[in-house]
Amino acid sequence: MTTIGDVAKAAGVSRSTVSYALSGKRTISAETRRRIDEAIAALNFTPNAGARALKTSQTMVLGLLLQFHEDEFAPAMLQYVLPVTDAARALGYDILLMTESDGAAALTRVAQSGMVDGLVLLDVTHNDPRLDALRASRQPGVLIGLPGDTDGLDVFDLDFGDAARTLVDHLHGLGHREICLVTPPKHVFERGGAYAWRFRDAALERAAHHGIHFSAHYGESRHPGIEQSLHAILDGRPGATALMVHNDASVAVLPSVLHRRGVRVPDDLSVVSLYSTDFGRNFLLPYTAVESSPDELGRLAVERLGRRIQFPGETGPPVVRFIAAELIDRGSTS
Amino acid sequence: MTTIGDVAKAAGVSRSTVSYALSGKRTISAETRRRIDEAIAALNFTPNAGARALKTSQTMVLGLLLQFHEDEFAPAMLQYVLPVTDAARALGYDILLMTESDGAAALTRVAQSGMVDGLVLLDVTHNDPRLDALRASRQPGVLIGLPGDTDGLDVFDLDFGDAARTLVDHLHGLGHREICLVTPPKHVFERGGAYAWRFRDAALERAAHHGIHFSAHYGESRHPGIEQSLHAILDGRPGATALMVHNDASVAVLPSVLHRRGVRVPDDLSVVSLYSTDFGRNFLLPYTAVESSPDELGRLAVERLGRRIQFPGETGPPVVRFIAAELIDRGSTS
DNA sequence: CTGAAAGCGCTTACAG
DNA sequence: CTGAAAGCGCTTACAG
Repeated sequence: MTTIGDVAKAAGVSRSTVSYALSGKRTISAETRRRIDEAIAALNFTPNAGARALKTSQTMVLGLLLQFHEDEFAPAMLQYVLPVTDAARALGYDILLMTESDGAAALTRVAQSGMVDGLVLLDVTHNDPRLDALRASRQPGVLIGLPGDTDGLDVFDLDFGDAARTLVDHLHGLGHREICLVTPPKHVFERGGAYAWRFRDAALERAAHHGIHFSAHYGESRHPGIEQSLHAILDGRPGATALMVHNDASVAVLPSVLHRRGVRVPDDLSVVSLYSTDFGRNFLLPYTAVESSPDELGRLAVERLGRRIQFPGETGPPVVRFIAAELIDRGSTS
Repeated sequence: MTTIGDVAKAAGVSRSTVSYALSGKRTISAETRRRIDEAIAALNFTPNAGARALKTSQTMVLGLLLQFHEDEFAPAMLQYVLPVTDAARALGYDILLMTESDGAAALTRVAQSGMVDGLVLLDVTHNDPRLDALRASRQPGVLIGLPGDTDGLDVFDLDFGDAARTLVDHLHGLGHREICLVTPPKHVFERGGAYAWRFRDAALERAAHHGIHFSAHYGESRHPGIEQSLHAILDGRPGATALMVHNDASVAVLPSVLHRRGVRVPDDLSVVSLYSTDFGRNFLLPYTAVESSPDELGRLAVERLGRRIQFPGETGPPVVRFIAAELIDRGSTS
């Protein structure tokens, strides 16, 4: 392994001068700089990240905590990983990926041992057990997803209430008076997936305000329940003229379910949903929907985290920031 | 931050004794051990990973390199990430995730700076530019996916030739004499996705051997080409009694396409494919298929890498290991 | 503009 | 069974 000492020797200068040349933290004469650059190139030198981290107490690594729930639709998760990774690299950080089922333990292990400068939590639930671990760690963290207690935490999430109201208003404006909502599965509510009830409750309230007949039904997320539940919901509400789907697994199979039933969109039924453009592209979804904005959420969260790390005192109090709902009309309503 | 020195002071012993108590590398008296354990618990001490890495030259981190191709079906990638992460944790390693488009540069950066003990490359192509970087790095690496030149590398992959022959034999045994194959998109071939032609060429050869009318067609991976290409293929071969699909995006939409055409499986058409059980579950795929085994591939690759890291001299020459094809009959053929 | 020295938090020969 | 000391590869006050 070539070290800064090898470079110093080859260039005929001290190790500190090489270090300063690398960091640019003091002026170096042109001649010295040339010799150092040559030596670095000749020896193919890269500073050791561990030694640097030990000295500076900065690892330039962020921890990313995923949670894989048995009952969850996996493809929906990857959409957040890529934007987070990209945004981190743009700030000079690498990503340490943790997928252990005991997320709190993973967080504590990695934070305590000083492997990361900050933490990004995905798929946050209402009563997320990782939050106490995060509050106890000396590294800052950001959440993507709203927990019940946001005390002391930076939180980024879609405004699910706004999303629900936007969709209800859209359908109401088109004259719909009986609407069905397919929600996430029951166990998502039970384990504290707050986005599920934030969306549902806001939709219910808005529909009541408009005097719309509105009914919410649990969807499924696992084969073969997904299709069965959709059929049952549609069978049970023959008078509904519009369907709202807030369930990734359900909306992914909806085209095939509707085809099987001979239902044409939007002639026989208007359909609206909530998903990302990328997700829709992967599953060929043609529905008017609120954009779930994983790219923007990931980027905002990481940029905030970067500021917290680099300017600890100056970043201000924790923020809870909601992305406003943006409706993308794909012509699936009438 | 609490250090090993704080623990030593609290326990009234030297730092080296604490270190040995932690590592178990020498015997410690019961009384001393008790005092050390108490101090560690009281101070909530965890050794600093960076300092340990600097001293031992072991980071206990593996780099995982993904590649996201514009034209690729993203959900297929995540299936490999989880098994790799799980297998790594089981061996005590964490995972540094790299998703940069310039994978060779990312590999070199992370390897040269000593951030990882080893590297896992996913989505390897025939002429993968990351391989030279890997060969030049001092850390060992494993590939999931077969490159053109395996010299010096440990490689794990599905036996795509075996898979193709298994499927052709299966259909031939059922009496099929005209078969269509949907391959990955043309650009996958062009960029060197060897699995694409390994599967196709083996299928062609085996079909010829059986005297089967066999035609291979490029599928698509992006909306709306996926469905269109399937329709075109089926329109062009009305005499085909069986369809082989080696294309994640195509097989994901196949149920809906066949429904639209009023084609019943297996009564009107037999269908076979190649995907993982997990993938099939997410997309509700009912087809008889060869299992693509991402779990096993990920686990085998990481375990091999772990041995290379821990027993550099004793692991033997590089291996190229193919997982045999296993047919899972889901009743989509007759 | 540059160098010698201390120190980040560990591990491990060396010595007793 | 335990301790004092050296050293991993850096960065950064301190000094000139």
